[in-house]
Amino acid sequence: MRTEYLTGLNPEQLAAVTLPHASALILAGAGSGKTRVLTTRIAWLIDNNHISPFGVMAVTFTNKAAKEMLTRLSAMLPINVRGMWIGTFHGLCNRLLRAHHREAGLPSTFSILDMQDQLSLLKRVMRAMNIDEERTPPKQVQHYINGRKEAGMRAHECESYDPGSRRMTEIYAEYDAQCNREGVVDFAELLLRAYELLSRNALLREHYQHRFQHILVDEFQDTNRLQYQWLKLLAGNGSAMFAVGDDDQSIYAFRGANVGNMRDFEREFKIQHFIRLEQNYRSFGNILDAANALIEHNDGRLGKNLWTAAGPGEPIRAFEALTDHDEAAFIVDEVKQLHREGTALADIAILYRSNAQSRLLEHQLFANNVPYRVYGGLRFFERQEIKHALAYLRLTANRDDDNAWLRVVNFPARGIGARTMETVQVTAREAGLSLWNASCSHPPSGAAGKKIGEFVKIIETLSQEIAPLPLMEKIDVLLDRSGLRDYYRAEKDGEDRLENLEELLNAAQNFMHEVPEGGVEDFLAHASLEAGEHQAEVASDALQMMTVHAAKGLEFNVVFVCGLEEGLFPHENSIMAEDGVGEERRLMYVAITRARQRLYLTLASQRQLFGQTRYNLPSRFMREIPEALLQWINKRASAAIPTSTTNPTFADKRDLHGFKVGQSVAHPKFGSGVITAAEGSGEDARVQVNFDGAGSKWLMLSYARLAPAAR
DNA sequence: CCTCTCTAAGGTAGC
DNA sequence: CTTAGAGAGG
Repeated sequence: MRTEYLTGLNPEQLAAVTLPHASALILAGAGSGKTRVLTTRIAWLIDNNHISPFGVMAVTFTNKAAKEMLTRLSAMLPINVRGMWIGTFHGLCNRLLRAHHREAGLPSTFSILDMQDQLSLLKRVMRAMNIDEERTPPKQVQHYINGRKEAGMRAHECESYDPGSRRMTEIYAEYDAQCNREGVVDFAELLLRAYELLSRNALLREHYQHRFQHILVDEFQDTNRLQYQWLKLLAGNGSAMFAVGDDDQSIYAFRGANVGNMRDFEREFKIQHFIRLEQNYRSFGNILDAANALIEHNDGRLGKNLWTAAGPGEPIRAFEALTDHDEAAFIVDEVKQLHREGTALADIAILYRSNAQSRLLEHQLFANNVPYRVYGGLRFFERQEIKHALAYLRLTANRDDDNAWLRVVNFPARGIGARTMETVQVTAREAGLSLWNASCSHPPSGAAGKKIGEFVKIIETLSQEIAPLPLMEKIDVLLDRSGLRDYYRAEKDGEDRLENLEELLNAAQNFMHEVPEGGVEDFLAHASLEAGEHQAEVASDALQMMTVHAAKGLEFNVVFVCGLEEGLFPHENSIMAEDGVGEERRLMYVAITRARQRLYLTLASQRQLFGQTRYNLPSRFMREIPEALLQWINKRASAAIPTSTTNPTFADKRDLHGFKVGQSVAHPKFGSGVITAAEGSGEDARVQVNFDGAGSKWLMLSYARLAPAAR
């Protein structure tokens, strides 16, 4: 028996790892060794408790976390971890649905839509239904559909009392019908289908319930309703569920996460084993004290207090700048100083609440020759050229994938215009066929029909030609026969895109290596489920910049949290929302706990946002951190700040004919409204008025007969 | 069919 | 201030 992996665990960690066969809730604070506990628990179950590797299922949210678990596990145990059910919710559901596609009512070749694909399919459905996209924004419908699916509801189960929600439900039904015709599933559908499959099919359900004696869940606070129900179904009555999470780090309510699942779990599973991991191995005491004090301001917590054996460390540095510009200058100065003193840039992170804040910082860093890396932006499999290439592959695998058809039917251009596509779409709709089948059996007449015929020929020849080839060669040939390679070769800025296409071949080869038995569908699913790295590597030692959300799970020696102002952090949109500020506070908690040694909190009293100067108050979160932990270093400010050119009273001095922003007004035609913005002065003065009935309009004050109104 | 211009909107984001 | 997406014109 091997137990060396148990050494070094603290008593709570050890207790969690060696729990008996019963469901347990592990409240794992930031930096408390959560991943280690999870993987060691699995190792211990297999090695000391004689559980088969196939009797364990472990679920994570990100591929990164799943991969990390697999890597650590294979380092601990001499077993082949491939084939174990360790993966993301979506990855495991995909696996389940591939294995039982018939029972789930799906073609074996079903493809997976990402958010973009989902939206474009939805737009098509809405256009076919003649729905006004102004009145019913597709994005909103998409949100509605995903929300319903995550609540476990199909269209016919959705109640609707008014025409608006009835329309939503109708679109939902139509959208699902179209997905079924095309043999495609969106992300939420993967989960819902898998849930329905198990709940309707007793044999299958019992099989998996019996098989997975242990179910381990990472980031439990991030699970949504459907994920929780799915886990509950799989656990049945006999399995032990080991749920690891931190309610204080729940920052994804906006995408459906339900922290309440932790309490429900505790109650519904009659949890006897509730373990808190509060010892932190990451940060110094002052940082943890700040985090603890801040999060105390939230209600309804499960309760937890982080501590460290490492001592208090440095005080938290706080800096209030006059302008966002000065704030950025301060940060860059400090970064340069730290770098001179020997801190690697890669160990320093700048965290911000929203992406819009990165621009100014980048500008300043660039001007000062500080290499940096911004997380976020397009990911590999989301790139246009990659999507095009994969659309060809999709079409060879699943002819009914209309998204794929539409994406490549005229790319590269083959003289098939919007007109022709529309004709085919109408025929397809009327005959209930996919675009591919309509192209084959009911091609348009005349020249358009000939062009469509040529496209059909291209795909058919391509399919035949690549059928016997291994995955990588399939794609290689496809790039030539589709004309994609030639297209990007001819394109003036096509070099990067060509390189990415070659990178796609590498990705395919890696996939073949990792999943030797995998087919085209598996590779396509992989591409949908794992969109890849956010950005190509740049300089080796670069400052890290990202949103606080993106920083979750990461840690850095030095962390700057910037823009600590009311309206920005907490974000103004959150203030009205139910538990909105609570979630922002948790976000701040996550930000603080990223720092190992040194933490900077910065803010600016005035800031350019969307071209307008805004005057913000310091964030309430600054006040919620005990003053004794903060070291204000504003002296630098006076030296760093050039006299500001912005006069706070400037906006009020403009001649706006006596009107001002925020005022209620009345218009003879548009009715009543509120002035939301102004520009120009005197004769040129224009104001933007958000009318109660007529929406937002820009009006010239010298022409519009605008009158002040009482509210 | 492509390119240009205009407008609108701009929180956070994994699979 | 940006940028993405939609509509108009060459």
